[in-house]
This record gives sequence, structure tokens and C-alpha cells, in this order.
Amino acid sequence: MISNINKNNEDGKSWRDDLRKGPWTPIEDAILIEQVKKCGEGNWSLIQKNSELRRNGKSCRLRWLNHLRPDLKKGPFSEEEEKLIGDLHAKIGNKWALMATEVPGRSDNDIKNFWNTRMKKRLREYPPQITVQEAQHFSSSPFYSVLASCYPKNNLSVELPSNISAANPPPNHNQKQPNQNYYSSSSSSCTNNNASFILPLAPMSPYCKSSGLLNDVVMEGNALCRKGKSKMDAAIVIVREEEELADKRKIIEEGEEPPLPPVGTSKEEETTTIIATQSSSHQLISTEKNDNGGCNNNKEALNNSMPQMDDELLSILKNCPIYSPVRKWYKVDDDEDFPDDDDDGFESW
DNA sequence: AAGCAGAGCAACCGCACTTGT
DNA sequence: TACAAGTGCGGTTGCTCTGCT
Repeated sequence: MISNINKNNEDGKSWRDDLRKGPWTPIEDAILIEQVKKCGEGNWSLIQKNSELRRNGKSCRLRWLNHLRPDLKKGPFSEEEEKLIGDLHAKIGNKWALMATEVPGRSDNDIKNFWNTRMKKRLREYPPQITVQEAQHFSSSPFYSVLASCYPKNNLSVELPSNISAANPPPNHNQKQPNQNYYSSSSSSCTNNNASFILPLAPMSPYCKSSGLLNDVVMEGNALCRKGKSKMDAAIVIVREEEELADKRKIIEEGEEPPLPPVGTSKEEETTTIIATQSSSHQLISTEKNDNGGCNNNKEALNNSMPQMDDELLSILKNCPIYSPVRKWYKVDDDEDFPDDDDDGFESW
């Protein structure tokens, strides 16, 4: 094999400074396979040095792991693989490499792409869910009206459709469909809850602490409500509150206080559950109405603080940019409802 | 037939971690 | 201990294909 290491191009640069990018050719693949046989898998810089490949070591590794490995499985994902990936994602989030070790024959990139395309599609078809109780509680809170005014119209669809009530649930909405909602498959509190039915929530609940920008807004709001404390201060306060709540919950669980009434003993005590699938943390939040623990306390603190929300915060929130409207999640196939400025339950501008 | 939009996929980029010196 | 090189990982981009109008 001819070594090109000392070859220069017309600009005087080493050919290695002129590395190729883009799709791999069959010839490059053949060279890479040959070099992996010679040098062994993992010595990517050595492979690059020893071969004529005008690819960097990272690129060689990627190509090998994602396409040339002999144990790679090609073709569509089986139902078992889908379920496995869904379960793994529910457990470990976006740890694609880790997931790849559990799904034989699939690369992390395969799994990532699979998740980002087909599972997102499925998410659109079967969006995250919120119970009626949570929807009612949320939509009645002052925070909701402010938040709703900031979100794209129709994109904060926790308002109850007029034809739907707890006594009149939408068909099949509390039935887990095949291949549905793998992102929540670890959420026993979801599948075990006794809520009469569940509704889609989009795009996220403000009660969830992993909401990124929205969380910043919440923290800023709390900071303002706490009379001038900074966002960091507010975050510290929230963390302390959560720690206190965790302590309380621990006390309750250890039996030092009377146990909570069983979930679902009455309609008023129905479990409320929010499945939040945001970011990589993939958090599950489950609260009970009579429970002081978990996010509920934050929720109550949030609601309690809302009436005191001052004009400054309202001004900030009101000035959030408007994006293109998004149809209601629960009306996937109903274009008549989109866009609809008159009957959307949102504040007008 | 042409144009467009969306889905799927391959590959790149930047950051973090590990290892060797 | 500090630094550099190598490697791995997750997010993102951009290309190609396909179906629809």
C-alpha cells in the first residue's frame, strides 16, 4: 500500500489537512474494514495513519460502529426492539450508547435516529397526558392564564373540550394503546392511577422542574414574588423546599404520621398525574391531592404566589414572543379547529 | 412532470472524559 | 499536577428519498 503521509497538495498543505467529508464510498469502506482487521477496533488514529483514508479517526470510528461492524443488524426495528428501546429510554433517558449495549446489533446512532423520528412521531400521535383533575386544577390557576397568554395559541391544551367531562371521557383515552407512550412506560403511577381518564398536555407542565427556559421564567417569577430575590436565590429556595418536602415524605413513609388515604378512595382524592417528558432527564412527577409532597408543594407555592405576582413579571411574560399557532393536541386529525382564534380558551391580545 | 413537504438517515460538531507523558 | 492527544457521546445538521398536490 502506498503511503501518502508526506504528500502535499497544491496549497502546500499535507493531504491530511484536506480531510474528506460527506458520505463514505465503497472503496473507503473496504479500506477501513481492512485496516480494522490489521490494527484492531479502537485504534482509530493508527488506522488513519496507516491507511490512505482521508478521514479523521473520529469519522472512521463512526463509520465502523454505525455501518461496517459485522454484528450490525440492518432493517426496520422489530416490535420487541421498539418496546425495549422505549423501556430503556424511560429508565435512562437519552443515553444512546448505553441503550445500544442492551439492544444487540443496533448502534447508538441507529437508536437515536429511531427515537428522534418514529418515537417523536408517536409522541405527536399520543402526546403526554394529564388527568382531568390536573387539567382543571392547572387551568384554574392564575399561572395558567399568564402562561397561556405567552404560549402559541392552542398549544397549551389543558382546557377541557366542552363535550368532555370526567363523566364523559373521550373514547379510548384511558386505554394504553399498543406501542403507545413508551416514554412513560416506567410510570407505574400513570398506569396505576385511578383517574377517570387522561388528557393530553402540551407542551409541558409548569410544575415540572426540568423545563429549561420555562423553568427560568418560573424561577424568575418566584424570585420577583419573593421581593427581589435573584433567580439563583429562588432556585435555592425551591431546592430547600423540595428537601423539606422529601423529609416530610420520608416521615410519612416511615409511619410517624398517619398514612395518606388510599389513592382513589373518592372522586376528590383521585390521583393526579403528570407525565413530563422533557429534556434528557425524563422526569416523572406524580402527586396526590392530599399530599404535601413532591411537586404538589411547588405547585401550591406557585399558585399561592400567583395572586401576588406583580406587574413586572406580568409585563415580562406578556411580552413573550408569539409563534405560529399549533393545533390542539387532542384533535390530531381535525383541521377545522386550527387555527381558531375565537374558541380557544386563551386570552386575546 | 414539477414542486413541495415531511420522514428517515448518515455524518459532523462540540464537549466531556480518559489516558499517557 | 498540568497538559495534550485520543476517544466517546449526545445534539444537530443536511442530504436523499418518497409521497402528495
